[in-house]
Amino acid sequence: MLDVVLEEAERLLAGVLGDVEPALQEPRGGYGDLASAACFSLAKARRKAPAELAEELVRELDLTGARFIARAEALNGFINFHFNYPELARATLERVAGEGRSYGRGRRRGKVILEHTSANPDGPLHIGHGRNAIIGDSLARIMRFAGYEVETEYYLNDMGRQLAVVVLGLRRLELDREVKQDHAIARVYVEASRMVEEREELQEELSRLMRAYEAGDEATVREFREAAEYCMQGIRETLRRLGIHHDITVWESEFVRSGSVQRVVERLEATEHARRDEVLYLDLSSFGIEKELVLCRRDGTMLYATRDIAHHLWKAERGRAIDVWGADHKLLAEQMRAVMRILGAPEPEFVIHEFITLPEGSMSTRRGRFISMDELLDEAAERALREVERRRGDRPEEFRRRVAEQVAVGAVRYAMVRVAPEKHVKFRWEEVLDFERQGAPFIQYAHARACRILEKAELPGEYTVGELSEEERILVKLVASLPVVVDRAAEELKPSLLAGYLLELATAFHSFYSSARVLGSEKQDFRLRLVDAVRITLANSMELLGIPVLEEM
RNA sequence: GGACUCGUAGCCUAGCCUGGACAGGGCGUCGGCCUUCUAAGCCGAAGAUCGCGGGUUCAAAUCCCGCCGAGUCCGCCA
Repeated sequence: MLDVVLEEAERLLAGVLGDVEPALQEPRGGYGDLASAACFSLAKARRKAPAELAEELVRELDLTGARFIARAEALNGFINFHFNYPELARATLERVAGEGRSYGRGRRRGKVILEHTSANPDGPLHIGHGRNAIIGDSLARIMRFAGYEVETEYYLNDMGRQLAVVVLGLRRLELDREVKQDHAIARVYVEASRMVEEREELQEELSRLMRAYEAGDEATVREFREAAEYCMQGIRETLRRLGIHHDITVWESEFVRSGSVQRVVERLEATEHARRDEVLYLDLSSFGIEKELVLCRRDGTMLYATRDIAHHLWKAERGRAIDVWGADHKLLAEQMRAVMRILGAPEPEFVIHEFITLPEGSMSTRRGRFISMDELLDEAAERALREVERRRGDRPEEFRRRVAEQVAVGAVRYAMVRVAPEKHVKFRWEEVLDFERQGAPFIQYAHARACRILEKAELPGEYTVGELSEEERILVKLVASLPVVVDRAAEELKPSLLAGYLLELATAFHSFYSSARVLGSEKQDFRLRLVDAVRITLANSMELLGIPVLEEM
C-alpha cells in the first residue's frame, strides 16, 4: 500500500522539483510520516538556503488532488509529509482483506536458479551450513513471493576427495545403522581420514578410487552414489525439519560424464586469456584478479573450479543464477564472474556469508569438531519445551511438544537471518536460544495474540475509521509497507530486511495490544479489522522467513 | 606479504551502496505495570570519542587516503 503512497508523494514533488531527485526517506522521529531531503541538493543550483527553499516549495505544493497525503510542512530544510491516516487505514485494510495470503506479492518476472546449502555429503549439516541454507531458503521464498519463478538447487559435490575418503572408509568400517545417516557417515569419514593420514598405501587406493569414479567405472559409481545418497537422506531430514526443500539436486559428476566440462575447457583454451605452461590456466589479470585459474592438472584431469564453470554455464542457460556461498569462496566467485564474461554468458550473482566460529575456533567435519544443526535444533526444542511447560501446563502434551518444536525452528531460523551475512558470528548457545525479545517467539507470540482476539468475535463487514491513535497509525503504516519491503528484499537479495520489518511489526502490535482494548471497545469493529490485517501481514512475512505461524502458544 | 570483509554503549545489532534533522533496536542493569483479548508482553531510566588519524563537503557513522584490530582467501584441494 505504501507503494501507492510513495508514488503519490513523488508525483506531488515532481510538480515543484522538476527532475530533481525527490530523495524520499523515513523521517528520523516525530517529524511526520515521510520526508524529502531534496532541498539540500537543490540549494546550490537555486542559490538559496535549504530551509528557505523548503518553505517555498511547501507553499507551492498542490495537495488538492492528493488522497493519502494530508499535509506537508517545512522543517530544517526537509519537506515533511503527514499522511491522511483514516484514508490510508481504510485503503490498507481493504487491500489486505481482499488479497489475504497474497498480500505483499509482487509482479517481478523471470526465472531464477537459486543455489544454496550444497554441503559435501560427508556428514551432517553444521551450523555454518545452516546459516547458508536458511539465508538461501529465505531468499528463495522472498523472491518467489516477489513474483520470480524460483528453482532451488543443491549442488552435490560427489567428485571431491571427501566422498572418496568416505567410500574408502565404508570398505573397511562398519556403518552404524542405528544413528541418523549423515552422522553415521561423518563417523566413517572422521575415522577414515585418520587412517588415510596414517597409512601411505591408502592414499594410493584413494587416488585409484577417484580416478575410477571420474572414469565412470560402474561398480565404483555405485559405491559413491550409495554413500552420497545415504548421507543425503540425513541431510534432507534436517532440512525438512527446517522447512527447507530443494527443487533439484545436481550432481557435480554429471558435467564430467556429459562431456560439458571438456567442451568448456576447449572453448576457454581458444580465448586470449588461456595460457599453457605445464598446465592449462586462465590469466584473469585483465579482470583485476591476480590469481591465475588452473583448468587442468598436469595429468589432464579437471579441477573443482573447472567443473563448476560447466555447471554455471548450464545454469546461465536456464535463468538468472544466484549462489549463496560461504566467504571462503569469495575468490572463486570473482573468478566465476570473469569466466562467464569471457564465455559471453550472463554473470552469476552471489550472496556471500561469513563464517560462524565456535569459541574454540573454526569448525571441521573431518576432525569431528562442529555443532550440527540437529544438535542445535534438539537443544532449542528442549529449552522451548521447558518454557511451554512452564507457561502452558494447562494444555495437552501433544500441544506442548508441537509448539516447542515450532518455536525452536523459528528461533533458529530467525537467529540465522537476523544478522547481515557479511558479519562473522561467534556462536553462543544463549544468543540463538534466547526466547525473549528480538527473536522469533516474540513474533510468533504477536501472531498468536492477534488470533486469540479474532477467535472471540465475528469480523465486521462494516466499520468506521475515525481518528487513529499513535499505536494504530504505526501499525497501519507498517502493514501498508509489506509490498515495498518484499520488493526491496528481493531486489537487494537481503532476507535480513524482512527480519527487521517483522520485528518492527511485532513490536508495534504488542504496544497496540497493551495500550488499547479491542473487544468491547467503542472502536471494536475498526480494531478487529486492523488486528486481522496485522495477523495476515505477520503470517505472510513469517512465511517468507520460514518461521512457523502459530495460532496459539 | 597481497586481496576482500568486518570494527557502532558491558554484550549483540540497524543505518553505510544512494552523505543531510537529536545514530534506531535488543540483551544485561535500575524502576514501574497482570480483577479486563495468554506478562514468550507493555511503559520508563541510565548507558555511544559510530576502531584511530587525516581529507572531500555547507553537511560524514555513511565517500576518499593512511594506520590499528579481527576474520576469510591467496592449492595442479573442494
